[in-house]
Amino acid sequence: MGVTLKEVAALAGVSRSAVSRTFTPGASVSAKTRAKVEKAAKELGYSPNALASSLTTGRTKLIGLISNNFHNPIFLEVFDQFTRALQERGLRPLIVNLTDETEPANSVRMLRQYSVDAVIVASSTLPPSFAKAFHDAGVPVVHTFGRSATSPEVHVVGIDNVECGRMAARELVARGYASVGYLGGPIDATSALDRQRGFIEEMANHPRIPVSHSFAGAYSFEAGRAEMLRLLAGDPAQAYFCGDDILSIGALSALADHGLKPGFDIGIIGLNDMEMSRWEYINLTTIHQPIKQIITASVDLVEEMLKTPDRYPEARIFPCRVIERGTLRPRP
Amino acid sequence: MGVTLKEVAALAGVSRSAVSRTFTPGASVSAKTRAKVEKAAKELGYSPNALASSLTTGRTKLIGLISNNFHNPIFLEVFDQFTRALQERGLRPLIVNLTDETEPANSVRMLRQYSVDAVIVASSTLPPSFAKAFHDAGVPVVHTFGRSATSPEVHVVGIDNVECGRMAARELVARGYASVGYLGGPIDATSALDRQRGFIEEMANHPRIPVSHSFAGAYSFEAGRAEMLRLLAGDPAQAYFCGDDILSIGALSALADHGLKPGFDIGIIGLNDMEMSRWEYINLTTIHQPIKQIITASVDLVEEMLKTPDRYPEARIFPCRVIERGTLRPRP
DNA sequence: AAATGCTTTGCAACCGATTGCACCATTTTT
DNA sequence: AAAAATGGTGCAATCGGTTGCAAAGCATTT
Repeated sequence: MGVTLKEVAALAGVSRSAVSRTFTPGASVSAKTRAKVEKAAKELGYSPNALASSLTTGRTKLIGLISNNFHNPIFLEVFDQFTRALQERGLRPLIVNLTDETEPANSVRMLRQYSVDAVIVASSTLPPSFAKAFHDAGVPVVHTFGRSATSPEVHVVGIDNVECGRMAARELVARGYASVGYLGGPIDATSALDRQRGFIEEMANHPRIPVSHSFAGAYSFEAGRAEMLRLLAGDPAQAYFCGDDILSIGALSALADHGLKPGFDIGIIGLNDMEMSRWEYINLTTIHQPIKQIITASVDLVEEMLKTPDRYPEARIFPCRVIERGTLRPRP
Repeated sequence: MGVTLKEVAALAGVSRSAVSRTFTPGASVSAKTRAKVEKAAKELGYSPNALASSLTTGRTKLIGLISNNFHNPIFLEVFDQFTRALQERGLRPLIVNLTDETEPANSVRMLRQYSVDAVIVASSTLPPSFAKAFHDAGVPVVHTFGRSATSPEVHVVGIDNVECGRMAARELVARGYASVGYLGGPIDATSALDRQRGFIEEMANHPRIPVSHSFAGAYSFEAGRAEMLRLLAGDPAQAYFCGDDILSIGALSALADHGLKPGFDIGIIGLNDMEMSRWEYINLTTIHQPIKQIITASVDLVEEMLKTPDRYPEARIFPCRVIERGTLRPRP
């Protein structure tokens, strides 16, 4: 079906090596043969088979992109950025959609079958051990949105979730709320736990303000809504830090059910600052996570690992900041 | 780095052929050698190199998945479904994010370099010629969300956009709106044009009702909002058929700016029925597009083309239906 | 004119698998 | 018991490239 190197060599009247070298940057070919080869190649519509060459070079330029968050709208932005950043650098994303399974073995085997050059684990809910499994199998790996503290063995890019928890707490305190709550993501997600920890730590400085905690079943609209409905059925706090914008939006929907006005009756602050949070309907006060920088840094790291496979692991942590919108009462 | 067939053969004390056959379903191996090979393979942690085998078999099980709609939330559902459906069948999605370019040449070349077995073009805005370019290059292709009528040369899966236009028109007429408008997607998108055509055709049966038309710059929130703001600055119709839920939501946001209540002051009907349209904030009356069925059918077609490459092209069209929510006034 | 060095080129082995063919060992048939 | 059919195995060629090595080409130096 495809045109092969051999056919080009025959038409150009040179050896196969010459053709190969013409398409290998930095190889030694004279201008004359290069011209002959290029002419023949164009004539036949030849383009080299990346997979065949990977056999000898050991490089496929395929990058495994693993995620399990296909229900959080933020991931549309994440995929957009990742696929662009990778293809700008001549790399190709091979997507793995982890639905329920958290056992890395299958993914590791599959991605090794396709000889991916590296793997990006893009998830704030998978445990560090998941990313580490790739490392142990000899596959370079970057854990994007991963936990920084406890993952010394793989590269991590993301934010300081503990600090975000503190930041949210400070913000709620500054607005004068007399009772606050944390509504986090799934209880087994490191991000949910770290954000909680920071929240608790900071609130410890204000012992007069009661603090409550709960966890939604997933980072999803429905889970956020369900959890907030449950809270409203009891004795809710005056303001909540929701561990993710999508949880916040679910929570806002629950408030609406009860005729409560966010910002007036109950305060909500989210985390992510996704596109939808800006929409007038929603107008969510939230902590901005610099997605673009995180993803660029992740792909940078991937590229560097391709050069230096046993690079010393490192964490790249980006600061977040509060985006003021309409779901918290103004500072006094 | 990886364990190879040769090493397994050596350890098991058999030929390389024997190992290969053990991992090839349907090949002839005795139970005894199979056992020896499997033992050795497990011991070494061997799994076959899919890319190397693709050299001789001509099959990579890689499927190119091309899209340019990374800003429409519906595509999160689309990607989720596609990646799952493909991996359930042992196929691997290789994503191409078409940002601005609509020239297929680059994508064709790139995907041929990776010897994808087939390509799925998932877009309602790319022209039929885009998908056809793959067909012409000898790459099996399915155009999901493509235009059925004018694409006899490639497989198309989707909905009847003209009929959806009619359906929307009938719905608005049935509610007794005295003036109606179409707010479509980009004017060069076949889906936007087809939906408009159906809308016009149906409204021709009701000459007393004035009909207006306009097109947003993209299938995006911002474009829908901007276009509706423009319309509101003039003399708006009583109800609009928006060519996509995300446009509808943008339009709803524009209504909110003007203090207009959807369903009361101005009617809106969308198309897609994406997850967000169900949210209480939004509660959008819309035409349901059966995404899941469309994607399953697309992947089915891909699989069938792998068996029969020069399969006669076919269109698989799924019916849509109106989902009643809160943005149209009730039927009298 | 011969010696030297550098660049260019082709040969041939190799990457990790698959597969047609021939051969061998069984088992079945006569 | 011999012949035929069957199933299993290994050899070696092949897929589409890359690359170390040695030979060839060419220009420069002495």
